[in-house]
Amino acid sequence: MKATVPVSMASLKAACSQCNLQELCLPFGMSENEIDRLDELVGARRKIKRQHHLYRAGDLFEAIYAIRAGSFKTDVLLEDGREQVTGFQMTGEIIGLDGISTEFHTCNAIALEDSEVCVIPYAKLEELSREVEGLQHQFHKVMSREIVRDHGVMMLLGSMRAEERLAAFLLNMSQRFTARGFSAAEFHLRMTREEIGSYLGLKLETVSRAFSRFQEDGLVAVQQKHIRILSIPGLKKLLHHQPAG
Amino acid sequence: MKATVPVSMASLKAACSQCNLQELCLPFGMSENEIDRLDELVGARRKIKRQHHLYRAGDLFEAIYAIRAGSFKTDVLLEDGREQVTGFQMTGEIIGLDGISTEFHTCNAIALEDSEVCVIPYAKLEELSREVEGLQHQFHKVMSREIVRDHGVMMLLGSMRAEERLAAFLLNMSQRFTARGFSAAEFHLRMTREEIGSYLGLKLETVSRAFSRFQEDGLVAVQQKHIRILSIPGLKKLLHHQPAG
DNA sequence: CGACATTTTGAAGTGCTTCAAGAGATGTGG
DNA sequence: CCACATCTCTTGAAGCACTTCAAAATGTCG
Repeated sequence: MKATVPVSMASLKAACSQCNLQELCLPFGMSENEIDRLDELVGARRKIKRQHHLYRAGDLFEAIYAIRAGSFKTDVLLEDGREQVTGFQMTGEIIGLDGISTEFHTCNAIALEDSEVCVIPYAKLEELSREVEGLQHQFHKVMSREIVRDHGVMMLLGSMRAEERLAAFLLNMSQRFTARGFSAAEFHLRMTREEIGSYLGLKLETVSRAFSRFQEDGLVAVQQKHIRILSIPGLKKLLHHQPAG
Repeated sequence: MKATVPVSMASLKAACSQCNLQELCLPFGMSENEIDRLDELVGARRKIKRQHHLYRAGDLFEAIYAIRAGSFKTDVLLEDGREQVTGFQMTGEIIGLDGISTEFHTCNAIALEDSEVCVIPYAKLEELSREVEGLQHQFHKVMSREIVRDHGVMMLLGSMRAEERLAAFLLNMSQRFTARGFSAAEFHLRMTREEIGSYLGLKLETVSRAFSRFQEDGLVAVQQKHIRILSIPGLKKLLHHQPAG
């Protein structure tokens, strides 16, 4: 028998070079050599149980996180208790970028299911991205993509009607599941109607009614959180037609 | 007489080290030495006439811009013609970050008045920020701040009522004018009611009515685009009270 | 000054919310 | 494994905030 180093699951070192999420995550577009250097950067993995916080608004910002397994929501709370969900994050996506601006997190990140993240200490990331051009470039793209995504949400919240918003949401989920090798048509939503509603600027009843309407129209088959899209073109048509035009 | 190099206004070289907007712009928080190095980076200034585009969605991304004078709006257009204004930008603010993600701009930037920007070639920015730690750090903060700002807009669009949105908008403008050394209470809006409405997810008539309501309630004195805030606490109170609570 | 864009205000319409009740799913402890 | 409590989702009916349509007032610019 060979000597083995004791390993605890909780502190298992992450290794980008061995990770099957490379295509979706920070390493995307980097050379093999560059990805090897990422392994110096990424710290331990951390498990987060369903409904638990990865970080909270007000927490000191020290690291960003790559989602290794599971999914999260991020939200902002108003003093009077109103919640705005600002995003849903899936495997390979980077979470925590809001903290860079003030060195404190400005939103909450909550696991929608038992999940696991790779911890990327931010000071180390800045240091390494001064040396590794591909890392720098990729990190900037990740941040910019977040800005572009946010603009899309603003469009949705500011200019679309309820059913358009839900159609856009479903198409977006479908596309992200596809990118992860899952079915584009059939998937399981991890969030409640209320969370979808908060994200879309609607009440949960409105979300539920829109789902029912889509079902009546033969666009999707809905069974609670299980969604089967029957007509992707049908959903897309909803987006491109002005309702009162 | 000394020999002088001919200088055209249009291509006048920008110099961060001499600029009075340092406190608001990219150089904020950088050391004097670091700011001197920024002068290598920042290219020519560019003048943009009122209503003209700084860039358009689909344009190749080559540079980000620091607003030297004037102001801009950014917007996204839907295929059916609907417009969503995603932000209003003032002096010292950085515009164009959306382009990093795909190497093409994803929104339009339009001058609200005759304006001037400093052109910051992006390739050079990445290069220099690998050498100048303060620049790297500051640039990341600028991007993160944009993400945090966008989350605020989502909260506004998704969870607030018309008058709350307008109050939040006015307080935000007031705070930004203050940071620029102008009055917190009295300022001139450069955008139309329709543009404010698009930004806030409201129709222009609703914006106009909310202004009238604020005027009736003695919170602001409105004369077209000229705004005088009579009670900043009064506007703040509108934000923190749940309407149906 | 005259043409045009912008803003204000009123009145009617509508899409989403609120309130309410019941059905269905999920989890826990005995 | 079932019973019970809890959470989630659906659906109906009434209410209301914002939109739409319309017209007049005001401001802006060539």
